[in-house]
Amino acid sequence: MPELAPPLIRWYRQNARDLPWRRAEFRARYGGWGVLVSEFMLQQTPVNRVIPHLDAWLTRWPTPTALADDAPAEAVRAWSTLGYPRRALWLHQAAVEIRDRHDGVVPRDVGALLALTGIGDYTARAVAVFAYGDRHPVVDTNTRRVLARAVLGQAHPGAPGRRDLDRMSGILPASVPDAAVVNAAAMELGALVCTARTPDCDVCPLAHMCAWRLAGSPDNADAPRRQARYEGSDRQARGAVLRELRAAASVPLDEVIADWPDPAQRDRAIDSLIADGLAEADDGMLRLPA
DNA sequence: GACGCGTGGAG
DNA sequence: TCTCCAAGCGT
Repeated sequence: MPELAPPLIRWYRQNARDLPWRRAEFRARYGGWGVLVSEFMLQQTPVNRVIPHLDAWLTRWPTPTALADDAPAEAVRAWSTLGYPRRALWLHQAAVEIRDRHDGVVPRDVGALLALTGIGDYTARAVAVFAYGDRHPVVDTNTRRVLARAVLGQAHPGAPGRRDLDRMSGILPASVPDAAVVNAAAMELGALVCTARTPDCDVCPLAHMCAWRLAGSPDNADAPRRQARYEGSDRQARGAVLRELRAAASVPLDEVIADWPDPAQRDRAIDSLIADGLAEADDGMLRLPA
């Protein structure tokens, strides 16, 4: 199989989106912290919804210490409707850890990054590579799909695993800056061209060497795991509770989503939010964590 | 390893 | 309308 890196690099130089965290001014102003915050927000939330919140967040909390010195409740409020509010809590906790263990500087070492709350294989390497320019494999869902198709000849990637990191390492060029570009390019290609539903193979720089394409674009069995139904779910109830808590300093416990159709589910939602640290109850009131 | 976890835009 | 899905993580 021919090398994937050269066409990826050429394509990226021509087609990369002008996103805030890729601009020199952004790096100069916010450094690793800006990249870290953007990566937290981008975990499962589309780029277009992240951009305005990222700007507001970094203006308010331009350093990890600034966030760490503020209350978790403020982080959850500022998270607004980005979704998965546990990420706001984790980001705040990571800021505390950075302040207390790393002198307020986002670490560069992947092991140190992995030790921070809310940071896993993807985010740790994304920060090391995109903020600090080091050479590591960065593997997200886009990259996994590109590799599944181009290298393995499968329509959908299988379950995530260590093999993904090894596979990505296998296509990284020796040059450190080029390796960073290939990481970004694989993600960008997956986001813009080699998409989950309707890939645009006509404009794909890898089409001529794509194992999946060359095999006739077969559909493989292991399609990605389907999301549970949202309507009527506990998640929906949690979302409704949190929406109320964000809007007020505190809410009387018995008034929290009082007209929710399923009272047992309402109680379950409140209890689980407390268990997650996203809410606190005292004196008959419910509020975001102080 | 599979599951639970928000929200809103696109097709 | 409804289904799919979007730069994951912790358990």
